[in-house]
Amino acid sequence: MAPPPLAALRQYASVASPASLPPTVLFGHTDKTLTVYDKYNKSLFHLLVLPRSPALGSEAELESLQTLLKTKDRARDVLAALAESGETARKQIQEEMTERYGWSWGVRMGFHAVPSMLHVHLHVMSDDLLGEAMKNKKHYNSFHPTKGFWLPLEDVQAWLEADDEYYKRMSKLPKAQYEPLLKESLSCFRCDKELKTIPALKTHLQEEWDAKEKRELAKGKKRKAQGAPDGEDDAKKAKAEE
DNA sequence: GTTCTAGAAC
DNA sequence: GTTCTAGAAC
Repeated sequence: MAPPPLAALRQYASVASPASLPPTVLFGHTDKTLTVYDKYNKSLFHLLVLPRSPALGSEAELESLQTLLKTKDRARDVLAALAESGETARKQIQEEMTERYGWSWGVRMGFHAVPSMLHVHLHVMSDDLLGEAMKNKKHYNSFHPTKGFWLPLEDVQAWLEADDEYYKRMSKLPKAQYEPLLKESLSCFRCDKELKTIPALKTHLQEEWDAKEKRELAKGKKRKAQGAPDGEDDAKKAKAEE
């Protein structure tokens, strides 16, 4: 087995002309950010938004969320750029959901407290956790929305502004505190049910999602029957029910 | 981050 | 006997 491609994201983030990247890698880019497909998707839709170097900082400054947070002003700027591109990606994902599935569901944005690849990357992913590459407890717990290993973008932004003390603590994000979370027992992020194995969890998540899809599609039909226009407000309504 | 696989768990 | 996890990767 080849060594892990720890620096793959850094290479993408430092490329001078993103358009030269293969379409299997590149989702989109701006002067400041580059959005790529996560090669091993843990949800049905899973993208990564990277701050470009040198536009938003040196490779060292952008190595991780931890190094980024050492400089408050830079962190604020980089997070804002990631948020903006993340929002663009979210909209595109939700359009694709409607095309492909006939309805759209939540898309969340956040970071891992302890990253395993070089270069800070914002995950933009649909909230189903039904991706092909979701294979073990570590994967699942790292993306569980409330366990603590997953850091929502808006939380990180709020902490940064809250007070200097919190910002100092954040720039450490100690492994010792976060890594044990990955070994905790498996529980459904929707209904809290405990599952003993990964296959059982996956079956359960699929059932929850199938049921949700059925409700959403039924709602869509009802709206249509009432003569209401579909599309625009579907995403908002779906989100409010999450 | 993944793949592979020994042996634990059932 | 089969499923599943979890640690090694020279």
